[in-house]
Amino acid sequence: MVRATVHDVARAAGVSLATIDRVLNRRGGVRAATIEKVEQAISRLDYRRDSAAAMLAKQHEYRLAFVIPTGVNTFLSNLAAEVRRLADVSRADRVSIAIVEVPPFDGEALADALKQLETQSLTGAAVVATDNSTVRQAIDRLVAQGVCVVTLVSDVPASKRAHYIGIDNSAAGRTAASLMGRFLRGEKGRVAIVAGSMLLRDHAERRFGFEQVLRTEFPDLVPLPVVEGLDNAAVAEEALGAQLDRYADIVGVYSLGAGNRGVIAALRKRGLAGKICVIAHELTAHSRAALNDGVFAAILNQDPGHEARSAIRILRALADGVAIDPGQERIRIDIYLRDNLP
Amino acid sequence: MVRATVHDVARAAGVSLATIDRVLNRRGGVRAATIEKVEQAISRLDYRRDSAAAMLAKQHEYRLAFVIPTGVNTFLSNLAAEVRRLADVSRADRVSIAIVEVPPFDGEALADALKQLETQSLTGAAVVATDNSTVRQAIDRLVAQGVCVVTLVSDVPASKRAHYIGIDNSAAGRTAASLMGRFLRGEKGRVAIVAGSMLLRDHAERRFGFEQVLRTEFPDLVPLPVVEGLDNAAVAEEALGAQLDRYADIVGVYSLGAGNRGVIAALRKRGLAGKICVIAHELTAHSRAALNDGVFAAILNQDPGHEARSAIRILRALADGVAIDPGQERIRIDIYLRDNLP
DNA sequence: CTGAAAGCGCTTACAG
DNA sequence: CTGAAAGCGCTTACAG
Repeated sequence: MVRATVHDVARAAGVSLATIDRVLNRRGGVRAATIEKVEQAISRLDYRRDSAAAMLAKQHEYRLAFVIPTGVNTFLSNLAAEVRRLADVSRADRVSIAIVEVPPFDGEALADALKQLETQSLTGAAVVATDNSTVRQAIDRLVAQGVCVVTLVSDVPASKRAHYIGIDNSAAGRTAASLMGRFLRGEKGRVAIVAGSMLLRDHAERRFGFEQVLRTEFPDLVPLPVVEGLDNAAVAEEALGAQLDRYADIVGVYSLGAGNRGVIAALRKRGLAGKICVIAHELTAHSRAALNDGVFAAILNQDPGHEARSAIRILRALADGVAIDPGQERIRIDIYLRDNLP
Repeated sequence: MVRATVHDVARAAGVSLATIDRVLNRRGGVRAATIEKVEQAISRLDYRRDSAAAMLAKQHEYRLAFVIPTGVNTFLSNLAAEVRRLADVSRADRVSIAIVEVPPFDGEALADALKQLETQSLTGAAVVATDNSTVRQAIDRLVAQGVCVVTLVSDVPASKRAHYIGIDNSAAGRTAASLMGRFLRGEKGRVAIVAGSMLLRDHAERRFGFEQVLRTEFPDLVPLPVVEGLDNAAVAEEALGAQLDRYADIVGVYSLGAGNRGVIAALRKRGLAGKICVIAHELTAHSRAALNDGVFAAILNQDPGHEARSAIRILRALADGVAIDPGQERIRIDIYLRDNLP
């Protein structure tokens, strides 16, 4: 038995191709009785629209932009590299992707970049955003122009973005605390927290989740004030170093974003590498080496390849008005020990 | 600027469409000088083949079969359900999927089922296999008939299967041991190991990795002989129960496959739930509840949705002779704590 | 070794 | 409210 086509359905229903198409795509302007006839024929013939033929005939073009803060941040460089790679293969599917790089921690620059996008008749944009009102307004303006906008890695929930693609950062913070609490079973002491910037929502949420679980479940572990590395290894190293020098009872470090190189250096210089329980975020060349050397106890990761693919799929689905598969798009909080490293 | 088509390339190179197609698909029978001209034109025009048009014109049909042992095993039922769901949506892409259910732990029945497939002119088959010589030969015969075969969840590495889709099970076992060793820091005692069947390669590999790390890194934790549950909760419960009754110093349980219900029951009946560190495999309704209740300390998981999608993508890529994206197809060893549950 | 023409299964103006 | 016809960008026999 061979697949039924629109021609078969048209013949069976006694109508033309155009009418079949109107019913299939719910374009309206068809008598209820005719719709009924067509739907009968569809289910009788077990018809299913061929997606390749539909794609070809529709001549849709998807113009996408990815806005990514870049600098020395290895995770974001990896993400940009994945997007670049996918941009190349996606051309075969009529998807063109521009990567817009912006300076990190700079809401004004980001808002400017988004404003630039307004003139480019984009289908959609994926934005690794800082969360403040300037950025939120810039996102909402883009959406108002008819551009599908999704946030990537860090969310701006108050904006009109259609979707957020990234991990649940509070859950990630809670997971880090749970792991640290168990790994340090029976110990008492302070825990240092190194972030990139508290202006980043993802970092703020991780901290929130982490401290929440530490306070309620592991009261013997006392969090220190957060230290900000600002994507600068020297800054992170110095700030964590000052805490390490001041408090002799630091038993854990939560490196919740982009400060891994500084953390490693600060520990090594003081002979503390491997003696303090360190949980870090994002699997990069540096963090992987630290995990293998026993300097890090665990790494929480989000897969940049998955995030890039997911963003493209979701932006296309939004543009086409079709459903997405939530299971496929959920970005997992990967936990890596030395033993399950890819 | 609008996308170049084969017509543009043909005009630019001064040849016909057929020749462009021969070069694009490396069919041979084209003069070197002509190939050169065409390739020049392609790169000059920055041409990229439209995949929807190619799909439509080629009229490929992908006839796939998934062979899955079913019974009371929740994980495999979930996997079959995912495949069923994808079978429906894949019809739009000319992929038809049959699900063949076989009894569990039965190499003969599996080999018979594979033999049945030989007559069905399949494009490809994904098999959740037991590893023995009968099954291996049945796989090799299918491959010899020109069917693309991949193993799913559990590998048969000595066979001619083109690909294995699933987690690295030794690494999963090592990960379980690492977690347990750290969660039980400072404790001494025995560790029970509950498997489905040691005839399953995935279970054997998990045990291997687990004992390896326990012996070398956590010598205070002594593994007991493996108990086999055979996908039967009562059997698993009784066998583990016997060990719990006999040894008062059991501090951990590694439930490495399909015995979770029995494990939970055995612990609960003895008032040991939450007092022993249990690491289990596969996220199901039962294991999720146990994790939330504190009966399980962690769950290692492989995502059945990912495995099903990956199997379909890989079988299609094998049939078309195109490359796969290894990053997208790698099945991760998910680690779930209560805090990062989806 | 190369080309002209038909066809894949949809969608899209356009006409009525 | 409905239909006839052209076209999307490839691939495929077939002919030479």
